[in-house]
Parts: sequence; structure tokens; C-alpha cells
Amino acid sequence: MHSFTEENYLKAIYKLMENDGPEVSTNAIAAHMNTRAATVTDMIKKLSAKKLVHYTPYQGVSLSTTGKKAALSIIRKHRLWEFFLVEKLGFRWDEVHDMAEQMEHIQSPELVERLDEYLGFPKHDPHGDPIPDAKGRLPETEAALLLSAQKGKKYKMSGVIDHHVLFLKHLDEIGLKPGCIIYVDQITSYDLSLQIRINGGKPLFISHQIARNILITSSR
Amino acid sequence: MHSFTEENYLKAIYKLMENDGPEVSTNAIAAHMNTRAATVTDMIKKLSAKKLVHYTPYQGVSLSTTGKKAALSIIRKHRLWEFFLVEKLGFRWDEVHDMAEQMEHIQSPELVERLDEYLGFPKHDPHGDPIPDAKGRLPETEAALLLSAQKGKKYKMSGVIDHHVLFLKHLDEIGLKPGCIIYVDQITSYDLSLQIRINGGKPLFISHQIARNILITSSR
DNA sequence: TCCAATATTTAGACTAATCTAAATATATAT
DNA sequence: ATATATATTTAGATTAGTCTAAATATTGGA
Ligand SMILES: [Mn+2]
Ligand SMILES: [Mn+2]
Ligand SMILES: [Mn+2]
Ligand SMILES: [Mn+2]
Repeated sequence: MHSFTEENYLKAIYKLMENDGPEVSTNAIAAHMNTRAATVTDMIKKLSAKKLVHYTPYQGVSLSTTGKKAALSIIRKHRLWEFFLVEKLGFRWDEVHDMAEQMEHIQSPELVERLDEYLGFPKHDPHGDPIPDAKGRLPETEAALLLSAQKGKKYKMSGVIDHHVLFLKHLDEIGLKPGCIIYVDQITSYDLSLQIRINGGKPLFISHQIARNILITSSR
Repeated sequence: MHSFTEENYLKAIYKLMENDGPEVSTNAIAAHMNTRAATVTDMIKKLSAKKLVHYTPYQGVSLSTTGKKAALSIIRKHRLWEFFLVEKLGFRWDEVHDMAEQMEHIQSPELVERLDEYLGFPKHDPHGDPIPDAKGRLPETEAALLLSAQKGKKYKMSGVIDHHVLFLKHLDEIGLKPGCIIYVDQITSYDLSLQIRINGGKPLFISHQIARNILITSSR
């Protein structure tokens, strides 16, 4: 099979393709993986030899069909284990990433399917990210940013863009988490801040900085 | 921390010390790990430099206090995950070893303690092997071999010596598993076979080959 | 006690993953 | 269009883990 390192590269390339378009640059991968461009070039050549990526020197890299399948399998495992850690072991959503980063590499197709069943086939992880199914299909998700919300409407929080620990802890403190209902009472055009209520609670001010990192869907 | 490889060596040395006495030979480790003696010598030197083992060239190796602690921590994780896989995910006891072999290397003290709690602080894994506690202490276990049982007495099965898949599957088929009560009706001195009943069921013949791989304690 | 069989270590080589520094290709800005 | 800046690759080195073959130490039998 693939080494941990190869798997981590596949996942990184998948995420960069998702954000920055189909051709991923050597430097982008190096930055994302906290390594050097020369190291990335070496690994790309290996992944290319294994037909996991398409690669033209100087022109960037993209996942092949098999590479994409492998990446989705790793992401599936990562998100299922995160769900397990939060729902079964009681960890907070800001604590689980590093553990899942290790658990995603456990090799056993049977284990993944049993875990999925044990967890009740969840569609989203604790951060609201979609969990690919056994075939690598992602659940449908139409999500918008909270900063594009309209005054007077209500929405359901569906996830976050930023996954950093400090951001997640802050959301915890103010009571925002995936699934909660957000009523948008005011929008201040000057600084793009919002005044909201969560599940009909007390009014709360949300800065642009935060609003642009929160995903919402139409409530219902 | 320690690499997967180092952890696997520590565990191997622990198990060999348990079975063969305090000084473990290079060849014994090589055989147990399915590798070469020269490879073992290299690794022993590294473990020795890290003060995880005591080593005198040509004289064998033994775990230091810290090495033993590390080995017990890995064994704790291995057996807790095996318990999880059987009790929560519904795997059979002959299916879980290879998965636990990977899961035992996940680094997160908090995860281990939460898992232990979630599982109800089990004292033994699905094979009847004792689970070290958070401090590395093993639960008390006075276990004897079924082949040393006495006619007319009853015992509780507490575990197995042999852990191979085929043996475990066979035990499953005849209904023997840790926790069951074994009534010894007959002992044939010629071939050292036994006639037993499990939980008061039908009479069953057990060969010496099997009897010497089953652990028992006094029933109650 | 001594020698041959066995066990262990050393020497030298290989692969995977990483790095720094140098070379080369691509992009951008007059 | 040319030169400068940036991005990428190549060259050469390092570390962990492994191997084979050769050297050396230990052990047990005559
Ligand atoms: Mn990872
Ligand atoms: Mn997540
Ligand atoms: Mn292992
Ligand atoms: Mn076990």
C-alpha cells in the first residue's frame, strides 16, 4: 500500500485542488505540508511513478482518478475517527484533529465500514465537513458564508472554514457550533459585522473576521 | 517519542523476557520480529543509546525501567483497542490482532485514558490477556493450563497461550472462550486428552494439543 | 582443553524521506 | 524584448531501517 507520507501528500494535494483549482504548485504543497519545495518535487515524482498524480515538470500536479480515490478514503477515515472521538469519547471539536491525523492511516477496509455503521453512518464530521461514503462519494452540500447572510433571515450553521484550535474554542465559548440556528438581526455595512441570535437566545455581535469563516445553509 | 519500529522492538523484548527469562538473545528477537540478527544488533544499539534497554555485546539484552514502562504502555493500548474492536465493533477475537498492531502506536495519552473509561476499565482483552493500567500495573492473575486440570473439578477459562487465528477459530467452533465454565469429566492418561463439558453442555473431547494452550483459573 | 558449530557483531550497501545549495525554467515589469 | 525576480528542479548529503556477507566471539562436545 501507500506509506503514511504518501497518504499525507495525497490528502494535501486533494485539499489544495479543492481550494486553488485543478493544478497544484510545488510551493503550495510545500507550504501546506511544512516542508521544502525540493522534497515535494521528489515525492511528486514518486507519486507520478505510481500513477497517483498527473505531473508535468514546472506545470504543477493534479490527482489521477486512483489518487483521488485514495485521498477520499483517507479523508473518510479522518472524519469518521473525529466523529468517534467527539461523539463516543467526549472530546471537544478543537481537540480531535491531531489524533485523527494518526488514525486516518490505519489500514483495514473492514474496520472503516464497521466504524461507520457503529457511528450510525454520519454524513458530517464535528466541524461540519462532509464524510465521503465507502465509494468516495461526498454528500450533497450547498453551503454559503455567514458574511453573505441577509438581515432578518434565519440559517443553520453547517460548518467552519478555519479549523484552527483557537477559532474553534472561541466559537465554543460564544455558543456557535454546527447545527445551531442563527437569526440575523442586523448587518453593519461599515465593518461588515453582524448582530445575531443563536437558537433564539441573547443578541450577539459577530465580526467580519468570524463571519467569513462560518458556513451556513438555509434553515430547513 | 519512539518510532513504530522502536516500539515494536520494545514489545518483542518484553514478551521474550516474559517467556524466556531476563536475558533476551539477538536471534530470539530476530526470529520473533521476522528480521535478521544484524538488523536487531543495530536496533539494540539504538535502544541502548536511548537507555531503553541494558545491553552487553554477546550477552543479550533486557529492558530498563523506562523501556519496560514504554513496552507496557504499548501493550495496554494494543489490548484496549482489541477490546474495543470486539465489544463495540463486533469483530471476532481472531480478527483483531492486525488492526490492534497498528492502533497500539497512536500517540495520545488522553485518548488511551478516555478509551479505557469508555470501555468500562476492562481488566482483560478478548484473549484473556491482562490489560496494564495507566501506571503499567498488571492485574493479578493466577492461571494454570487446562492440561494440568483434575478430573471431576470445574474451572473457568481465563485465556489462551496460542494466539494464532486457526486456533482461535477452532475454539470458537467448539464453544470455548474466556469466561466459560469447564467441567472436567475424564482424563485419558494415554494421550493426555480430556473429556469436558462447557457451561454444563454436551460432552466434548479436547486433545492434549489444545489443552496445553488453554488457561484456566479455579471457578469462583 | 581445544576445536568446530553456533551466535553475534561489523562492514558495506540499499531505499525512503528529508534537507541545503546550486542550476534552470517561468513569469513579470520595465 | 530583455532583464530581473520567482518558482521549480537537480545535485549531493543525511538519517532510519533494512539487508548480505564477512569477521569475531561464545559455547559445548570430544
Ligand atoms: Mn496524517
Ligand atoms: Mn474535521
Ligand atoms: Mn505494532
Ligand atoms: Mn490480545
